Order: sequence, then structure tokens, then C-alpha cells
Amino acid sequence: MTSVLWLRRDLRLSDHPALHRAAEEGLVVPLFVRDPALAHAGDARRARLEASLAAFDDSTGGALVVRTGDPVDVVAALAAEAGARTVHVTGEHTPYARRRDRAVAERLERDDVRLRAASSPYAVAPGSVRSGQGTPYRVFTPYARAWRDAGAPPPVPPPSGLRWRRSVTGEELDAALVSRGREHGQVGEEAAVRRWATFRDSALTDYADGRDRPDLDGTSRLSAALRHGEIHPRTLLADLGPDEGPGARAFATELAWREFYADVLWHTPESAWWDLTSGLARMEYAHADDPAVAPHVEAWRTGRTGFPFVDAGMRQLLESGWMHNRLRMVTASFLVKDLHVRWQVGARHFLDHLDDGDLASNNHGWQWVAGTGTDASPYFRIFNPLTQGTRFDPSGDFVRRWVPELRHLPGKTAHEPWRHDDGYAHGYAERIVEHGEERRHALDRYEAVRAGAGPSASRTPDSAHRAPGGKKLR
DNA sequence: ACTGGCTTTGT
DNA sequence: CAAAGCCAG
Repeated sequence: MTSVLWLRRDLRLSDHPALHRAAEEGLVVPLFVRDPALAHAGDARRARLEASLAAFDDSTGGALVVRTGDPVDVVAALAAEAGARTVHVTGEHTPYARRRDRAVAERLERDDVRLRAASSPYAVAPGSVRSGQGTPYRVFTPYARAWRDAGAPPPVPPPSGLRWRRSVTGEELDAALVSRGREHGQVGEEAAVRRWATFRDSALTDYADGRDRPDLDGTSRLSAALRHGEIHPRTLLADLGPDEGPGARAFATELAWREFYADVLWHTPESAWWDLTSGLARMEYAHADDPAVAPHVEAWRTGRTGFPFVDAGMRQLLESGWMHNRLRMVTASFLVKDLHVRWQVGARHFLDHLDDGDLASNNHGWQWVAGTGTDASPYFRIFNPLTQGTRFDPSGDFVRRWVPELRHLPGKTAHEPWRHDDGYAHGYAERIVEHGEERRHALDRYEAVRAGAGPSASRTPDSAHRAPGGKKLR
């Protein structure tokens, strides 16, 4: 009997419950559907996905079937072609994925084919960790405690006697896109496993502090692999073992953040693009396409704000498809609190360029910065780009790596070109705003909202930042 | 009803 | 050392 394994964010062979089930049934046709509804992704992200697909295809000896179209039609057609009675998937939890999977399951049912979901991209399935009252958690720390207590199931052993069916045809991968996707680094399950081993045996010990240093290689760099499911968090947690030091604990906590935000999004799908809390519903923002504001937003996007740490982060994103988490916070704070632009504008930009772009983590991270998310009170938490830069990039190495116009400034002086006669000698941008002034503006705006806080009226974001495809959510 | 506590900070 | 309110038990 042949079954279909419809792959989405699970491009691996190890610790793969859905693959395990499929293998037990007999021959397996691995399918990936290019969904036009998700085609808005930026070039960098499309390239990373293509490379990931190529790596998976290699690992199956060329069995992967890639097709383009509405999954409702494509999956049903392939199941019929292959004579499969079951389509196996790893569960998905974003708002779009849930709608899509319901529609696919209904369509398959007409042909008497089952869509069978196993597991999820998370160690603990979104929606399954509840407070004592049975309600979802809204604060990270209690969630993380309960998540830890829940415990991740052990990794699934590799399926025995796995056989791919090769008689089904699909589309060729785009070779140019694949090689572009590989430019940003190693791609695929084998590379992810290697990277994890390297990280675990070196940077993990100092991870609690090292993870905050963008000038050092202190992070796991596994975010894109996790996003594509090239490695599963279950595997990582099991590999950390029980005798964890501070580094291992900190790493598990970072995984818990990923799971927490997936859980929050599962319970409130509309929070993908709308404020999670209504407290700042009446907040006034600058309009990103206002002629007075647009050049500032463009400067932010391209890394020309005149604030070295901010610009280094924004250029790291554009050039490498990844941004260190410290910089994600600093650059997000700059857009929301120095330029007074709503978080959705920044979240959209990040999703377009991040190889690891994950709706839950990304958008709830932005909401955390904006003060609309799960954290109760960050309105006074406004990052100072210079303080952050000198604290977390004390040598200035990170700034010089990504901002060539500042390479002539030694040490930490790269953070303050305005204090040097030749600071702007190589074309670096002047500061587009005065931070102290904008900080006060932001605090005033928050103060005004709190003073006049009533029941929230509308929570409609700018139409330009609606969900992909302009569809109404829910 | 009560209360300890809340990732990531600023000056 | 100040900052606001509310979550979670």
C-alpha cells in the first residue's frame, strides 16, 4: 500500500512521527506543494526553501515530488495518482495552515482518503499546555514552568524498512534558486545535525551570556533549520540531557519562547496581525507611507538611519537572511519608538527577509517590543541604540562587519561616528532623528493613551499589512 | 480576595 | 532605583 507524506515544515528523516507512520504502511511518496497563497515571500526566503527542498530530495535519493497549486487540488490529485488511502502530515498551527488543512481534509474525504496528522513542529503541541484553571497562559514564565513539567516526548526512532516510491513525477527544482539559498550557509538535515553538535560541544556552555553577543558566534544558528523542520526541538531537548548547566537551561528557555508564541497564536489566531491586547488600541502612529515618514522607514529598511548598531543589524538581515536576536529587539524598538511606526510594518519586512521567518515568533516578538503583546508593561522600555551597541558589541566588530563606511573607526568608536572628525569620511549617513527627543515623544504617546484609556474601539491595522493575500483573517 | 512576581531597560 | 498593571496560583 502506498501513502503520501505531504511535507511542510518537516523536511527531515529523523525524529519524524508522520514519516514513521507512513513507512509502516508501505511505499511512501514524499510531496511538497508550492502554494501560490504563500508566494509573497521575499527572494531570500524562497531561495532558502528551495535549497532545503533540494537537500531533502538528495536524502531520499531523488524521490521528492514537487508540484505547484492549491493544496486542496494538488494533494487530492496526487493521492489519486498514487492510489493512496492516507496522506500523512505533521500538524500545523498557524491560522492559514489550519484553514488549509481543514479544506484539504474535506476534499480528501470525498475520495475516501484520510488526512492523518501526527505531532507538530514543537516539542509540546500548541494549545496543550494549560494553567490550573484550564486557560491558556498569557505570561511567559508560568508557561515555561508548565511546559517544562509537561515534558517533551522522546524522539521517534528512524523507521525500519523505509521505501520511497519513485514512479510519480513532479517539477524540477530551480537550480539557480537552490545555489542562492545555499549562499547563506549550510542547508538541510545533515547540516543541521552537524551544526547542533558543534554548538552543543562549544558555545552551549557560555550560551547564557554568549547568546546576547552579536559580535561573537554565540548562538545556535539553528533558527532556519527549525523553521523548515530540518531538525526537531524534541531531538535538541533530548540531546541536552538531564544534567543541564546554565547554558543548556538558557537554550531550553529559548526553545520555550518559540513554543510559547506558537501557543499564543494557536489560541488567538487574529493576533498574527492585530494587537493581542487592546490596551494600546488608541495609540497614534506615524503612517509609514506618509511623505514625511516614508524616507525614514526606507532608511530603517536599508540600514541608513545613522545609528551604527541599528544599521548593522538591518544590513545583516538584508545581506544574510538572518539577524541576531539582540538586533531584532534593538531595530524593532527603533522603528516603533523612534520612528513611531506600527509594529506590523516591521514584522512584514522581517518576514520577507528572514530565512527563519516564523509567523508566531516574529510577530509576537514585535508585539512584545510594541507593548501590545504578552508582556504587561514595556511601554517605558525604549532601547537606546548607543547603549545597546556599546554593551553588546563592545569591540565594534559587529558594526564594522556590516557597515563598511565605518571600518576606519577603531574599537568601540565605530558606535559614535559623530564624535570623530573623519566619522563621515566614507559616506556614512547622518542620524535621521534625535533619539532622546523621539524617546520622549514615544513616552508621551503612551501616556496619552493611558490617560484616555477607555474600551477599545477598532483594532484595524493599515490595510497594507493585512495577512498574505489580503484575505480577511479567521 | 490576596499577593508575589513579571527576559531582554533607562538614567 | 523607577516604571503600571495584571497574571497565576
